[in-house]
Amino acid sequence: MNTIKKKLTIDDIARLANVSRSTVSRVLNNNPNVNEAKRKRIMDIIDEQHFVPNSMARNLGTGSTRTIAIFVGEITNQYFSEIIRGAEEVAISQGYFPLICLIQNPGREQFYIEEMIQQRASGAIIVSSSIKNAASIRQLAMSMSLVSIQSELCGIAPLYYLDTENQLGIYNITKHLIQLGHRNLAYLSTLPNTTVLEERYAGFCKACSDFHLSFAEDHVLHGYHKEDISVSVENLILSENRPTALCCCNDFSAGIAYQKIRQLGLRIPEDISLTGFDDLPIATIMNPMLTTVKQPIREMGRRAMKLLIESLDNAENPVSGTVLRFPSEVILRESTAPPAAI
Amino acid sequence: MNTIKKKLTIDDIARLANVSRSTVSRVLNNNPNVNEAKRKRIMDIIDEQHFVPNSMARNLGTGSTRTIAIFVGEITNQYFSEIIRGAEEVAISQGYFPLICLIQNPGREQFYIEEMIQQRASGAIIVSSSIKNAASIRQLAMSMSLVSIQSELCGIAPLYYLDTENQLGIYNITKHLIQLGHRNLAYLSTLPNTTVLEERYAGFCKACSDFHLSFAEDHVLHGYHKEDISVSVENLILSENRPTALCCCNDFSAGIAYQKIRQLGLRIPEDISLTGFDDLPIATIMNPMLTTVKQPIREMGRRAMKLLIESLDNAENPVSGTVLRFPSEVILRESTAPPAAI
DNA sequence: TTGTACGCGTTATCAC
DNA sequence: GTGATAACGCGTACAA
Repeated sequence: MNTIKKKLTIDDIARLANVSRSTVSRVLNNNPNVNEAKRKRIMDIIDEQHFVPNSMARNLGTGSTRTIAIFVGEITNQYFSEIIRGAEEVAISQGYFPLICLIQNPGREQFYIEEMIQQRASGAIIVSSSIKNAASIRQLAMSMSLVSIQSELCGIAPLYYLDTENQLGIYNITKHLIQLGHRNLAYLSTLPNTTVLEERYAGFCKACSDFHLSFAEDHVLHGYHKEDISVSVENLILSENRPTALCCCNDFSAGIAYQKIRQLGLRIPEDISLTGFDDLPIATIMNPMLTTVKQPIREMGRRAMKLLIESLDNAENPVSGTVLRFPSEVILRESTAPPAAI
Repeated sequence: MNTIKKKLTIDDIARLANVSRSTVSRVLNNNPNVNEAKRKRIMDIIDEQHFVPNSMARNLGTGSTRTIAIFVGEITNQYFSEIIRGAEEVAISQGYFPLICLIQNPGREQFYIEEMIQQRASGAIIVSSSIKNAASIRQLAMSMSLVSIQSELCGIAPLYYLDTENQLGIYNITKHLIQLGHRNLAYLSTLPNTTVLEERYAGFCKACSDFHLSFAEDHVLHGYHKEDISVSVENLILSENRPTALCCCNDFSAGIAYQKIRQLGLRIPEDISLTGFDDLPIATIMNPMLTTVKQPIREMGRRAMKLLIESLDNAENPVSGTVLRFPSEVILRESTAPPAAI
């Protein structure tokens, strides 16, 4: 019961069925050139013996792994797990196998990149706040097709780059705050300062500028780890010139700000309005529920995988660098309100 | 730049270095029996040509993949992603490669099980609210070593079964509610009704019994999908005999109850106290923050991987069925309070 | 220290 | 239809 069975090979099955290994192979691969009775007999023996072909040997023979690497950052962050969900679902439906690579630090990044090259993955989807190792990613690009979701690849152009209307999304939600009457705004970003984040910040700046608002320099916050962000927010909240609204670059950092604001005894939105970006499930767990910009995260995961596999299956080499923009949409909820009367 | 390089083989390197492929193989595997000058020369050529050995061929030869399957349910649920984090970290540090299998439905379950057998994974960690396909899991058990985290395997005994003090945890948190003065309790469980959930429910029952409390039969809720749970909670809240406290079998369902309670305009904990189990990150995002039972989720992921790899590396066949219990601990936060005076 | 020859389990290419 | 036989890319006894 508990003993691990010795592995059978295709030759064992051939012997039991009194045929050559070629015939068994044909049955295994649904090749029509096999006598029906023989096929049935062989299939029965395969089932009976619980024979399972060795995919390594198979891949070695065919020269293809039908394997897709999915590089993601922190998996406990729902942004990444949503993308995985979307990408995985498409991969499987197309007969590809997803290899999930957790690159929460530069060491892992390099490890998984090398590993995927060794394993001869057919392609890779990369979604990470930042890729650190230029040499590694360059080698990855030489080994397989790449698709990026909101990620910079150290200057390497992927086959496709998927992103959303970052600037417009933040512009609109900032406008919403301004139209509620807020005049003293602050902006919370994370590090490193990628293109995606720059676009969002630009949206904030443009909205302020369009409505003739200025903001203090120390009202623009940055942080990488939860702790840094937390401290920045605390300093902001306790400062003389406390803003009446805080616009965050994503829901993750908005969640951290939310906790800190609560901890300091302030009310959202009465004392300060708060906004995010992503529309993760936690946005509706928060109380008040978070006003945020929704982007089709899972759909981007699906599309990334779909485009990658299409290019793989068509064996054509499309020109790298196609950019796809997905729409973003402001979702009004409870965390924003007019500022308290002064 | 965008062209995928044709793959080099160990023979190409051997030719370029004027040595046999065995020597290159030795260099690749850090075999000391190689002339230093020659080693250096070969390494240079390897770097220069960006040669990367093919791990499929390597595994085929050695007969070992050093690969561990991690079967998990819904990856967007932080319970599962925390376990993955812990397990992944240990796997990599021990030179094993984690293959993450998302078994959100019976079809995927069977697919991934067959796939892992084909890929000749060295072992598997299973963490799922339920395994459906008995035949598949049985075959998996015949193909590799299994470790289970809070999961039933259709009667198959894994090498190790890791779990927490389910009954004691719920007993203690129920006791907490009773000692706050609650006399009208309800319990929210999910489906399917696994051993883990039975133990938790038993803890609830025992606490009630020890304190001479009875509860109405319709105060015990069940649900599988978010929608079912939501409806059950709504019915409970709107019923004549509304409880003053709701004890949930995990944080996930507590989160759903929390949203529904808010939506119905009730206050937590003033109108109803709420408790969970797991202590996921969302427990502190909720407002009020959730009183819950903490279990060492990530640590269980680490231990599961550690035990599995130890048994694999030692090549001994330990007796299956060892059970490890981890402690659980009540974390008092804001979602529980004495019931409102009648 | 180095090279030769074979095996790993499968697919593909031939003949028959 | 079917069956030998040669790849696929590497590790590894074994011999030198």
